[in-house]
Amino acid sequence: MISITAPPDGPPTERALQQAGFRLTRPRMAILRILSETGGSLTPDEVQERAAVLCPGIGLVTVYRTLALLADLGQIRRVHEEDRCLAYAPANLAHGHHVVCRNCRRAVEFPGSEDLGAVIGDVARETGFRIDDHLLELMGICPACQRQSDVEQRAFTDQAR
Amino acid sequence: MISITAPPDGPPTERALQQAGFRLTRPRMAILRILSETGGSLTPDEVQERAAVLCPGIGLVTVYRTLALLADLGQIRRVHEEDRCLAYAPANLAHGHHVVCRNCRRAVEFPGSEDLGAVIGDVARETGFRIDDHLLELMGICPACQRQSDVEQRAFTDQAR
DNA sequence: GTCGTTGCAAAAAATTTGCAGAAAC
DNA sequence: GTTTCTGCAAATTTTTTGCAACGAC
Repeated sequence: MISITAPPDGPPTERALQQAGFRLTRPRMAILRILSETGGSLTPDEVQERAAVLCPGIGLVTVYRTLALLADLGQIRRVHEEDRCLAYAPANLAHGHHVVCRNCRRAVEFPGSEDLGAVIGDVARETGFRIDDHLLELMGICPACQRQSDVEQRAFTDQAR
Repeated sequence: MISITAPPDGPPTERALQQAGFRLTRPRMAILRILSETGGSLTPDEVQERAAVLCPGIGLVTVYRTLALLADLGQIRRVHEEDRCLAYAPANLAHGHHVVCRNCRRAVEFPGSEDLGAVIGDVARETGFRIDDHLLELMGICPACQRQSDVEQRAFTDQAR
């Protein structure tokens, strides 16, 4: 746990690392690049695979360490899925959450809202907990995958005739 | 994934297993008992340790399998914490979530609310996702731990005098 | 008696640690 | 030149699988 810089409003950047006093290395730049460009959430394994294109020979260990660092700096966010545990998605919003497509894993951010604040306030009042953090993720099917499944559905129906 | 029975309204029960056509065995009864009685969230490891009192020699493998089964039946709920990945808490409410104490891991359930529905509706509208599931967990300090830390705080202050 | 379940041993995955060499600054 | 990082090898930890024996129904 480090959290020196404030979380970003904007995509994960190299500046954030430097401002926090960390060195800007080839592996880190590669990982940052991969995460900024992904539209989805990536596991450490997937990050390594993709980052290797930009930084050949990058080690899985470095990926783990860098992901932990970036997450602590608030540049990326840990994403928990029902079973697959722990992938990472870029954090563009300081107080954001992700909707994740259960088909293609595309992740779209949305901002924390007043309604959520209301939920938290209610729970705090009713349970007596002092609530200081929350984890919200929505899961579903993204527009692109919806269209695709419509197409498949139609093909299936046609075939059945 | 199984989901034969409807999720419960009430604590995890042996009936739920039988109604779904599963056998009621000693290990399963032990695990059910442990989870019904815990006020917190437990990892598979912790479940084994505690269940072993009621069912000596119970295997970790059985614990894993039973937890997965009970979660699919909706009797218990998977709890994701920021780093500690995958513990389980009893599910008394069909559509509930948990507030988890970051100090003692006590977990208290609260029902899904309209406000949350509003959040989901907004996101669906704005992103085009078809949202069919969500993960919400609140984290903080429970009343008991708050008091305890107040006491420690006071002791510390007294000492400083 | 049948068939679902269990526990074991072992395999497979996922994650962490120690350390010498490489490379930012 | 210093100090931080990196990659490797190896250790740990977590979870899954195959299978013979067991026990619920």
